[in-house]
Amino acid sequence: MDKRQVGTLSFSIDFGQPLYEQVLAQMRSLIAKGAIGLGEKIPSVREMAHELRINPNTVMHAYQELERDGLTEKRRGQGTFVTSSVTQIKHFKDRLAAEYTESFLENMCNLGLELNDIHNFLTKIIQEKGHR
Amino acid sequence: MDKRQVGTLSFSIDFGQPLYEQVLAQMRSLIAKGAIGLGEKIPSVREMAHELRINPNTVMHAYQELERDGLTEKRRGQGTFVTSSVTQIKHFKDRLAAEYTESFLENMCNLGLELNDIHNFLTKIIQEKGHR
Amino acid sequence: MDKRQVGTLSFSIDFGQPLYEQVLAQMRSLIAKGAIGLGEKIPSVREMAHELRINPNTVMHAYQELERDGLTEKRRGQGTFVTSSVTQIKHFKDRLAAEYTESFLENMCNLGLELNDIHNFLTKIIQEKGHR
Amino acid sequence: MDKRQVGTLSFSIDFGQPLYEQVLAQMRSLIAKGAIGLGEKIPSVREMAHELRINPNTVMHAYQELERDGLTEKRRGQGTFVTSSVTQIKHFKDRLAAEYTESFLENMCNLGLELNDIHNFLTKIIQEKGHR
DNA sequence: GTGGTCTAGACCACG
DNA sequence: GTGGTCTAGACCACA
Repeated sequence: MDKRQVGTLSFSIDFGQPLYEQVLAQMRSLIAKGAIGLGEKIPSVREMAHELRINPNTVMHAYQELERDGLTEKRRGQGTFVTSSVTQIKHFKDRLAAEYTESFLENMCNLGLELNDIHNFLTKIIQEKGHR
Repeated sequence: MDKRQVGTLSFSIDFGQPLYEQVLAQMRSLIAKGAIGLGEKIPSVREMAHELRINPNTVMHAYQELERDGLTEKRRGQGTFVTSSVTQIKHFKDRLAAEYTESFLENMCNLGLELNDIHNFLTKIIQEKGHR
Repeated sequence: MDKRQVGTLSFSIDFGQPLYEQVLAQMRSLIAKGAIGLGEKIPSVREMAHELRINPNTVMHAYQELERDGLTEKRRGQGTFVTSSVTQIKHFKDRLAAEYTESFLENMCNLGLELNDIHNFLTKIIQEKGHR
Repeated sequence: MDKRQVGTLSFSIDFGQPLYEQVLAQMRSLIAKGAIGLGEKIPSVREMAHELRINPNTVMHAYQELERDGLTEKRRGQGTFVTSSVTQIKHFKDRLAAEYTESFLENMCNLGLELNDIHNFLTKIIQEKGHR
């Protein structure tokens, strides 16, 4: 695990799972949370690669997925920009939230838990976290 | 997606993700839910591989993980058996439930959701599912 | 997608594909449809670039292609003018129409469609459009 | 332009446009036309790369797009296979045919042609081709 | 054997 | 300067 800074953005990278997925996940998160605003430019492929000390192709791979997610757009010769459409971002978040929830419930059910158990369990965990 | 039968046990396999993980997940589930009872023998690597029409190495890989989970024990010359310790299984379930929940919450937070939002969201989904 | 005005001419620009091609395509269209008359002056590179808020090199690139198409002529010290030859424009339209049709048919055939299928398909689409 | 053979399949490659797009387009066509049957294995990345004398990464790029199109599926350790779903392939063909037609009509309209003119023009061309 | 990830470094089109 | 394509060659997980 390793922390690195790109402009005002902070990234952590961890060898042992695909680098491009880590970059992708963290960019998605930054955009979803609004840490990079609507229509804003994101770091160029080369800048990102240089700051994270990884290969430009690896960054590019992540950026192409971001675009497929509908979260970014390329502008020729200018760079890559977050979409200016709020609904695009909302759709993305809804889609991912549904996926995460679906697979969470499936995993828990496979352990033999009932929907009620799962709900109680999560409620308890969230309350504990809330008190921290 | 493809359904296959091994003795009284039913498996589904899907070529889009690691086979050994699928076998592992389904064995874990069968044990956690008691479909294979405490101390019961599980199918041999060869039998499993033959019935599922997959490579024995793949089954072996899954079985090794099961043993590492503390869910099974090998008995020389007799085969592999589910542990007879209830607490062993309980620990396993608790550990996995905690892991799943942890990573679910992390994913949802990365989408910019608050703990409250997540709780409400899950409550809603569970209610919908309950009505089906 | 973005709409911009140059004199009486209206342009739309979209950052997802080469800017110079968009300018070129729209100038071609304006000339082919007679929106800019025979022998008329077209906006200077500088004016165009300024109004469209794009780089003059980009406009220049498009204008060079226009001239290669035989649709415009440069007059020293006066600017660029649409050709006054009707046949010149007609040749251009015929050439382009043939090219478009050729590559359309090729693409459709590559999908495994027969000439008959293609004709029926296009007939249907055109009828639908006609009714709007 | 260069003709190369991969197993029973024939490919032509042409430097001057992206190699991976050429491989992609030709694989799409082979699948759409049924030259590679439902559920059949397509050449491995390495085999294709070797026969076409291009880099495996380039072939991989094309194959990933094929999978995104829903035309193929990977099976771990076994290779890449054409989908066995006829409807998947049909959807793909319909989608692409609509795209091609849409952009063809747009291009022709930009030349100042009416829908009627376009229809007549295409009818004429198709008849000529039919006589060959 | 299969596909997948990563690197280093080259060259191109676009603005 | 931007992103995009391509190569050569390494190493990994999976079956």
